[in-house]
Amino acid sequence: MAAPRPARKSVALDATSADTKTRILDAAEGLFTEHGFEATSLRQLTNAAAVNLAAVNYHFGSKEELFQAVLTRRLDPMNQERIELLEALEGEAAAKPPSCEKVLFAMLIPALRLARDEKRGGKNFLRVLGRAYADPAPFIRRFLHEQYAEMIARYKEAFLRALPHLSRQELTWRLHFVMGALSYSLASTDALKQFAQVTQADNDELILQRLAPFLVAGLKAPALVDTRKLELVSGS
Amino acid sequence: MAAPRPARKSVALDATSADTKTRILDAAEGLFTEHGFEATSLRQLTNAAAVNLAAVNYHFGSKEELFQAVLTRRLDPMNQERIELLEALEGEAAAKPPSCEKVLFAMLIPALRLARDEKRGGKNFLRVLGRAYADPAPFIRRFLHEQYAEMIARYKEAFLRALPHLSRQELTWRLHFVMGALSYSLASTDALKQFAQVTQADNDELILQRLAPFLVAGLKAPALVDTRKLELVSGS
DNA sequence: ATGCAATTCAAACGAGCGTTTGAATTCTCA
DNA sequence: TGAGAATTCAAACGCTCGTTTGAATTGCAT
Repeated sequence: MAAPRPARKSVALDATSADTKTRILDAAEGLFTEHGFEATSLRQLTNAAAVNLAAVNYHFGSKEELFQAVLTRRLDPMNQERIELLEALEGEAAAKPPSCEKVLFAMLIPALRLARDEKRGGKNFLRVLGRAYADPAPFIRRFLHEQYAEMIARYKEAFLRALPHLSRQELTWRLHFVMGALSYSLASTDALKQFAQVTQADNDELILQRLAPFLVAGLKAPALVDTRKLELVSGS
Repeated sequence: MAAPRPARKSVALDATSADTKTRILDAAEGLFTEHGFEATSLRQLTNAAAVNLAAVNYHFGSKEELFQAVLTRRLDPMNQERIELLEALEGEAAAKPPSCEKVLFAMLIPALRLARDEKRGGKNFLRVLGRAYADPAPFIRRFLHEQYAEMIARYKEAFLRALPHLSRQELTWRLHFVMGALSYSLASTDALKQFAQVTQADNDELILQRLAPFLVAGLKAPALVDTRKLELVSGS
């Protein structure tokens, strides 16, 4: 009658079993990247981690909870860092609101740092995250919402002050586009090899350096476009 | 000894069995949208289409080939229309190359028309497409590459002429960002409800009208940004 | 009407899935 | 060192999956 998931350890730190838990998380990070959540079986996962099949359910409860743990491990510190950077930015120049560039960079830098840090999962995790953003599974959507809600809300306020020409709704859409371009770019570095030869050292740092001016210009752009303009093209 | 997939019909048109095939395609479009490829079973699919379980393998060969058929049905005409629009644009003003706006609109309009046309799958299909873009499955990546290669190549040349300040490589990345923002936006209209209240009639047409100025500004932006600028934020 | 191909159908196949079980083992601290 | 908790383990459970089979049915051209 082994407890499916022990309520809490008596005294020892969580690090006691961290070896098995960490090996599972690392293997999951890699396999979820390669094959996605649904297509990754617990058998291949526990094989890759060199742990017993039952270990996932013992340590995490279920496959879904394992997936959430994979995301939380990296996402919590990253979003924390994002919020701290933004607060530092706002405390810095109390009079004028920080510029659009600075706010955007504060969002991108923690992702950049994570991508650089191989010990913290590096690029693999960002690809898992990008995929998760496009996944229809309700438990994933719910989880990401909870994880991102505060960070997004804070940044939205900051962007609103930096971009006074945009309505709240217009900005909501633009942030949506930003997150889309970001997650997509991070998710599919390999997919780029479809379009062109990116064989050289086009690492994630370089991606963000290319992404930043693109997004800044998009955010600063004037609002809306007339539908009639769109029709013009087909009419001539 | 029924043939798994008949080589070719004797005389009759393909439309003979179009009822069953179409019902399967329609149901697949909806279910792949809702749950994704892996999480949609052929049993719930054939139930929804009110056809026999074996009909999918009979008419399409396999689940994977069904998925490709779902994409092809809409993607082929859409990309064809994109190419035709671009050619019309280039023939129009032979002297000067068409502007960045016009080229981008030529890309967006066929997607917009598809989204409007409920008889051709409408929004559902665009969401399937957006998801497919983020899917790691090799057969999906390969298939999308083949479907998009020609269209992308042609548009890249057109954008290169419209944006002479961008190197070929820089433009490759920007088109990547454009496709990312586009597919992500189309894929997750519901995901937006996380960020804010988009309860009103924010249909796909309006999405593209908001997306267009964002992308145009991003494409026109000057190239690259200095790394030192990025570090500045965290240093102060 | 007849014959043949195209299609539909109910049933089953083998494999793999996530999860559970209960005993064996290891670890921890009194 | 010994009791008790935490962890590991091999095995199995029940279920669903995509696919295949071969007979039944339908549609069409002769």
